[in-house]
Amino acid sequence: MRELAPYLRIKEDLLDRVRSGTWKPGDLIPGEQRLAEQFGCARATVHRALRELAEEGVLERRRKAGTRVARPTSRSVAFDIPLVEDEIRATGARYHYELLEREIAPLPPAEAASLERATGTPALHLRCLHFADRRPYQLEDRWIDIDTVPEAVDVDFAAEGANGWLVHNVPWTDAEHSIHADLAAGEIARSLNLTDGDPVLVVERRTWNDKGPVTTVRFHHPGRSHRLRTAFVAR
Amino acid sequence: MRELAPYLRIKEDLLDRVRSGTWKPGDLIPGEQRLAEQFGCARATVHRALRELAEEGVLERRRKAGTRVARPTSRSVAFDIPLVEDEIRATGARYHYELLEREIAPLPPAEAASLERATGTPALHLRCLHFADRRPYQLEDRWIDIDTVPEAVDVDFAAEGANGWLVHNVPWTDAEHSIHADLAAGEIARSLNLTDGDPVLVVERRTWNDKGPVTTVRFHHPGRSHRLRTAFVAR
DNA sequence: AGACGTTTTTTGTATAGATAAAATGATTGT
DNA sequence: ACAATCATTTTATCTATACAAAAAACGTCT
Repeated sequence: MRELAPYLRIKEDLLDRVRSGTWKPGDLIPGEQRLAEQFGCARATVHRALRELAEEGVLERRRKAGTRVARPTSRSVAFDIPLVEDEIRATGARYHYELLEREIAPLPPAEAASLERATGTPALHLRCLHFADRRPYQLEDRWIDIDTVPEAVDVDFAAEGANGWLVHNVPWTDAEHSIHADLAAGEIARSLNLTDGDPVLVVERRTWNDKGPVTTVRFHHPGRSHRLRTAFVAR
Repeated sequence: MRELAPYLRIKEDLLDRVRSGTWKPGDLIPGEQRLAEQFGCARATVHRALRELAEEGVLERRRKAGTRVARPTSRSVAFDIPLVEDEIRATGARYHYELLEREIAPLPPAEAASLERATGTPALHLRCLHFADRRPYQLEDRWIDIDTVPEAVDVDFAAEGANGWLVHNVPWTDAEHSIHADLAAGEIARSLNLTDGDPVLVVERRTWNDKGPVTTVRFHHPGRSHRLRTAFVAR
């Protein structure tokens, strides 16, 4: 495309009319046929522009009822939660990883619930520490379901981190995240080089496969220094 | 569609081949022409399925080089950050809002930087407290740019919250979010009914318009009780 | 070997025409 | 007044064909 594909120019044009308030939320806008005539293009071209704007939440379309400007409502916000090593290297810092513990152990109640297994079911338990330029960056406490991922038992996670290994070898189809703030205490504080009572940002994640639950992890970050940032905004 | 549109069935079919490992990350998959013959449909139909899968991050496409299965990497995770009132009412709790302070004041350095204005530029400053069933749920500290949003000066935010008013009256086109953990102290602690040293989850947001910076906000949540959860996973 | 066009393949988009599905609004029957 | 039925409008998708753009592959010349 020398400049911009027609359907993209049309998208921009329509979006401008919404943004500028020419078309207000709730307004009915002309049909595809009519717009195609106005833009001097095929209906399919207008259709694509309208369809994408609807997917992006700018418009609402219903057969027979036509296309309306969507009423603005809350939008979802997407955060990138990349591999720690990539995240750290992206800042220019040197990445370094340490495996603190690796055991097959019975699932504690909370983790069992998270993986939807009975408490006490054996699972692979890993505790790792990720460093940026020798300073502790993230503490990882992970349980891997050895029923869904039996291969994991044969991997010693001394070299590659569990996260990287899982991402590359056991792609998940579904995930659930939860974020909250807590206070550092005991071993978590010591590992992260914090004192008891310092704030920590806790990210919890559990993932599934078509085969079953894959893993449940808790990431701890030093609270004040670490920030999760948005990549972009959707919906 | 009585059952499922052909392009959707094709999408499913292709996705299954990726998920099942028939096609592995990095593999070159057949071209559009070939797939169209195999599926017995037009190239455009296959094209749409492939295009959408590429948008979703499952495939990678390049002209002349063909289509490959994407190497799994981190995906972005989308959090819904809805209006507090909706969020609270969704849990079944009674929502209640209190305006603590409303003033036109000179921008402090941090907020000025965030809005890309000079320190000391007058702006509308609001401090509000949101309650769920009479318990403090969120403390909101907001600065609104009165150059971009002059109408805001005439609104007393006694009834409707600033967030709701802005969402409904000043749609933004771009936003940036940041999340971190901190410790409650002083007035923040008192407002949220916490003691100094309790953990708080801090969400910062700044939004823009085509006209300029709209607002910068800091939301404080009681740390241990509040959780941000994923709505869905994308890319 | 290496630099530089040229060819060719593959995806990307546009078009016109056709048919399907959904939902509204009107009509009909009770 | 109400329910069921039907026609009509509007979006949704598919097809076949054409051309454009990107990038790899090839070949030529130095």
